[in-house]
Amino acid sequence: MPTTPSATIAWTAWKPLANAPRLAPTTLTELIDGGQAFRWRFDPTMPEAWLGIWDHCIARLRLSAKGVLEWSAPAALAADTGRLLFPYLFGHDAAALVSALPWRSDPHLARSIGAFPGLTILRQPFGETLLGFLCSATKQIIQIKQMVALLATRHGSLLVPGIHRLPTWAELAAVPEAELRACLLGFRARYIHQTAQFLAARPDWLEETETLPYPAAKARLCELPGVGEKVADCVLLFGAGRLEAFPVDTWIIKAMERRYGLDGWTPAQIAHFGRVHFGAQAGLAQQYLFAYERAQGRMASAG
DNA sequence: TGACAGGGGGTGT
DNA sequence: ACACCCCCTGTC
Repeated sequence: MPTTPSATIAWTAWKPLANAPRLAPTTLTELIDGGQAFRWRFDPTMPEAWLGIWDHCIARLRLSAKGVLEWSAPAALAADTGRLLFPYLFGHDAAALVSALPWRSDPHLARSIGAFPGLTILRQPFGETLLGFLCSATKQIIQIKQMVALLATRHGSLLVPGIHRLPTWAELAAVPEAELRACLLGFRARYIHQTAQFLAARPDWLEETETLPYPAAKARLCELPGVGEKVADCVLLFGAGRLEAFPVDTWIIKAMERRYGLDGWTPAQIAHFGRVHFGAQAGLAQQYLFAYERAQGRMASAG
């Protein structure tokens, strides 16, 4: 049996994450492994702990018996990881943002929030959020995670023994499409290859896009091959802190049909309804509805 | 055990 | 509307 990577790493001692809200295990799972990010998994050496990678950071997370969120990092990365972990997880204050959502007059929203108290929107790096969601078309989370893991292992630089970061867009520009295809990307390989070429020719394009107002940023992202409205909204919501972005995927379409009576509406119409009904934090509302609908789906399929 | 449909958090034509 | 890729899952 091969040595699991995390076993050979010198980890810092577990300590509470300062100022972190108390979270139920279901909320923590939904936050880091519910479709916003694709690089969190249970640590193979520690089944009760999550292991996640973003940017050049690596962290393990676990909840104490009392619900306190604790973290640990490879000693070599502990300084940066410790500084960046809180803004990554809790850069958006869910308690404050939720109070601005119309749950008082929307029973289904209230029910969804009540099922995942404390759930918020991650603040992920822009470029790697784009990469993750270019992989996402017609794929389930588990398959997206597999593609992203292969991209990291084969084309991303080594952070600590056995753990690679995601490749940068500059690094991806040097990877032949056939090698991307070998990372189980299917037709997404061409999108990622072409996007990498596009970005390589425009060094400041991504950075500029991230700073534009939401409508302009979304329009720019939609210029990229493989990026339509849904992917652009996910990138802006999870990777640029634009809480007005309201991604409409098949789960949200189902939810809005079932819970809000929007049968027959197009995705664009549903997105418009979402922004009008939920307001400036529509993206956060979307995340609660999404989590609730998926949980209902799991319960239904479990019998 | 092994083959075989069916479908998957979308985009582009 | 339908093709695009192809892995995964559930079936037989």
